[in-house]
Amino acid sequence: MVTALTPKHKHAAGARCTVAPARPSIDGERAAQLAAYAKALGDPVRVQLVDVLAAHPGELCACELLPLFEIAQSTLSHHLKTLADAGILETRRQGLFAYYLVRPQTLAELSGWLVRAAAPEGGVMTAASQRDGTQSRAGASELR
Amino acid sequence: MVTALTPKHKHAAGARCTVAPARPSIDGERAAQLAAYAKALGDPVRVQLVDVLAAHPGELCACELLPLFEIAQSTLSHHLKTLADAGILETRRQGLFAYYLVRPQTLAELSGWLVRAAAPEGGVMTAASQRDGTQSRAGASELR
DNA sequence: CATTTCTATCGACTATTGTCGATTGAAACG
DNA sequence: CGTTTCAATCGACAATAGTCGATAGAAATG
Repeated sequence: MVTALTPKHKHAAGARCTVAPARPSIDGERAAQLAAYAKALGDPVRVQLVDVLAAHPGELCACELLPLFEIAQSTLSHHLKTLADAGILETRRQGLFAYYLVRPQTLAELSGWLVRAAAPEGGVMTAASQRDGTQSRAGASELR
Repeated sequence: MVTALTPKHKHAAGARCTVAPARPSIDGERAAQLAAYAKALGDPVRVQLVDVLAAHPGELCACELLPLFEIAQSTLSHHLKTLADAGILETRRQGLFAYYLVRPQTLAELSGWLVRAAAPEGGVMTAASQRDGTQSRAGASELR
């Protein structure tokens, strides 16, 4: 954990390299949150897990997911836990079976940031890119 | 690197756990691509780097970025390389300075998948969540 | 040409992660 | 109650990733 974000910029006065001074628009805490989401999605198996679960009405049980992948049961369990811990999946236990489902808010939160980051600077704020996901977040102050 | 995705599902016939049979909607290659993007964003410093760069008109040089973080110069260079290797940043060398800028297509590609995954299954395709980022992508063939 | 400045790479170290097999726990079933 | 079945945890291992200091390379500057 580093991320101090105190612009102590002290350039050489001659030879400047960029016009506008850089200023960060999200704080370290929020960056850590987004990074945690992204990290949880940083594995092909987990991407496919989310994809399958998202493509499904409601939920799926782990026993249904296992045969889709050539991985050990313990590995699947681990990946599901990773996703659940990150807040990307929700889990429900019923009898023998463990059901998993996607939490759309989390995905929307990450995609909200991505959409804004991908938007051409100062450009058209579609007002749609504002709506999805972004708003729902806790309360305070990030968006600059 | 597993991901065979051959539904050999052989459930016990009694006691079923889920109604619909699971079927993956993206292939392993695409999953790996998306995971690579996500993995590159799976670090707080890199999230902030992308954020700062995205919030800026055009590009920024590394020397401008360094004072924003409490990390060694070699570490910054490493993070920038990681992002560039993943296709999230583009780099340009001019004289002494190295300039970096965000590649919006890449971010849009990832956010496009996220938006679709976050969309309630079969549900209301807000038409807004479709517009941002998602559509603009290069031309070819990813979108399933 | 010697020096400075910015950037990338190298080498090392530690921490984290992905994977598996084996074990444990819990619930259903006979 | 013993057995089966699904899921989570444990322990181990190899591989990867994040970090730093030191070094090397290149371009500008004096």
